[in-house]
Amino acid sequence: MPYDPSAYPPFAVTVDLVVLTVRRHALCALVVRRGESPYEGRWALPGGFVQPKEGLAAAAARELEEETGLRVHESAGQSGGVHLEQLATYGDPDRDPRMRVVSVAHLVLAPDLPAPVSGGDAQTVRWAPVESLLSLEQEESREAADPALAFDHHRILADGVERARSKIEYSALATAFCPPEFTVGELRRVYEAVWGVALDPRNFHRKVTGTPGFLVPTGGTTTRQGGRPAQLFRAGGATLLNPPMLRPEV
Amino acid sequence: MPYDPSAYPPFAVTVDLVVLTVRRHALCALVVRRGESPYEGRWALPGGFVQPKEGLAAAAARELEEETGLRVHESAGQSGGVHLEQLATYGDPDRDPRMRVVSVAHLVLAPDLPAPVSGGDAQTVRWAPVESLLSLEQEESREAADPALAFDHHRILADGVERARSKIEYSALATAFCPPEFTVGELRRVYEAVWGVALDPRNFHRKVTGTPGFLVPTGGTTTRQGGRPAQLFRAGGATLLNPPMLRPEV
DNA sequence: CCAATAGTGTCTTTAAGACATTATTGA
DNA sequence: TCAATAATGTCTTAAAGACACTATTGG
Repeated sequence: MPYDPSAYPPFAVTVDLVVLTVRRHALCALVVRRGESPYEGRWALPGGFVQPKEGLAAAAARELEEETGLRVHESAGQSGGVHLEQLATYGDPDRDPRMRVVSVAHLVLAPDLPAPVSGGDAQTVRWAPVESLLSLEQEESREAADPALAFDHHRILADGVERARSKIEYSALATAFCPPEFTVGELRRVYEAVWGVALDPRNFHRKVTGTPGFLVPTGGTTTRQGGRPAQLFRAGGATLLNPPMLRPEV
Repeated sequence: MPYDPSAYPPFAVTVDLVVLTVRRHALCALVVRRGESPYEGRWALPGGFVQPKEGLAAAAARELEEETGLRVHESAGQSGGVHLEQLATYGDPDRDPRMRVVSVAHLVLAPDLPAPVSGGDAQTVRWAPVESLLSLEQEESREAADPALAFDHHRILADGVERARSKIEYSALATAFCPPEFTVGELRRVYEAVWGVALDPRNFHRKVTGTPGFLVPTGGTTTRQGGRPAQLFRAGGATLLNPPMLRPEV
């Protein structure tokens, strides 16, 4: 590639990850504690540099596996599979005090992990409820006990959460938060945790089982929620929901 | 910034623009003819390098003004104002044969320009119907009279068009294609051109005038479309439409 | 027995889609 | 006059939301 390298300004390109899951009825994001300056000791989104011969999505998948051990499904929209998509790119000239860094943020939706995050130190990697992560900075509580996220990661996280909230309306992505087999009630609790609202179990059941291609019954049942045994489902082939699941009005 | 510059791989960062407008009942995109290798003589999306101390949106706005003379409204969602938003980022290692280039694509929606594109040579900058730009490559007609777009710009254009098609469903962005004052019929023809479908004028009128905050009557009327004089409107303050305008089923 | 969750049905309201009709201009 | 477009109204159907009721487990 004989092309004048001085003719263009040099940038560093990174990927940052908004990794979301639902744990104990709450939407949680993966954060890592920074061990070096700047923002030493602060929580930040996982991420890292894109390698010279590596695509953006590949870099995001590699960082995800390095931080969490999670493997991304190649074919998108599979039941129980981890979902990864590009979110947005953040390139403010002052977003990193060290140098000019353009970060391509990615959104990851994963089912709740039975084991703690593998491949990471529990002291430096953890799941945190997005509500607490986002509310801290809104109150400008820079002096509070738990300080704000590093860099512009508050905005990136907010954008990722809003993307997830809106995408489960018209796509089948909510199943990415569920294990391979799940009940209608478990799926409803995913919607309730992501949206932060209570949904009518009866109307939800009617809607979700009436949307073609959304859910496929596996034949099995489970009582892991207590009460009457519930049918087990897996995600159907549909990626777009018609009619969509609509969030209750504000 | 004393930070080891050799510790990270160098990238070039560019912005590419998908500039859309509606002309003569057709959705059109701005393309420029390349004057140099690679892809010399091919049509491509306008774009260029991000400057060292320039934000991504600022770079997109600058390139837009350089290529077309269009100025972006600062406050988004204004009537008659040009709309600019980030679309997606394309960073395949092989997308540019000269070097590693990551391009942050932006989407621009503009009203039809009475004057031809200013600041550009008519031989090298033109509006082209997106249908013809997109259909060419689908047929793998590399040997056809009008060759395919340069680089991965076919995919970028397709993504931008799909973004515009879906966004006018649930947002008031369709007014960005209209002059500051417009009639319901003109707005309907925008929807018809972007979606490529025919809409019922009566139901459209009822929906669009019944959606709160979408349209504000200015009091004036016009007969520029022929027939009975039509009320003139400007865009209301609403950015999100509730209920949304839904595309007819496929 | 009771508590808890699953699943089905019914009613009301809202909105989409099909289509009739009247209104107001220019040629 | 007619052709063209604007604007309003009516009817049918689909779907959302509220809520009653029955079903099936564990304790």
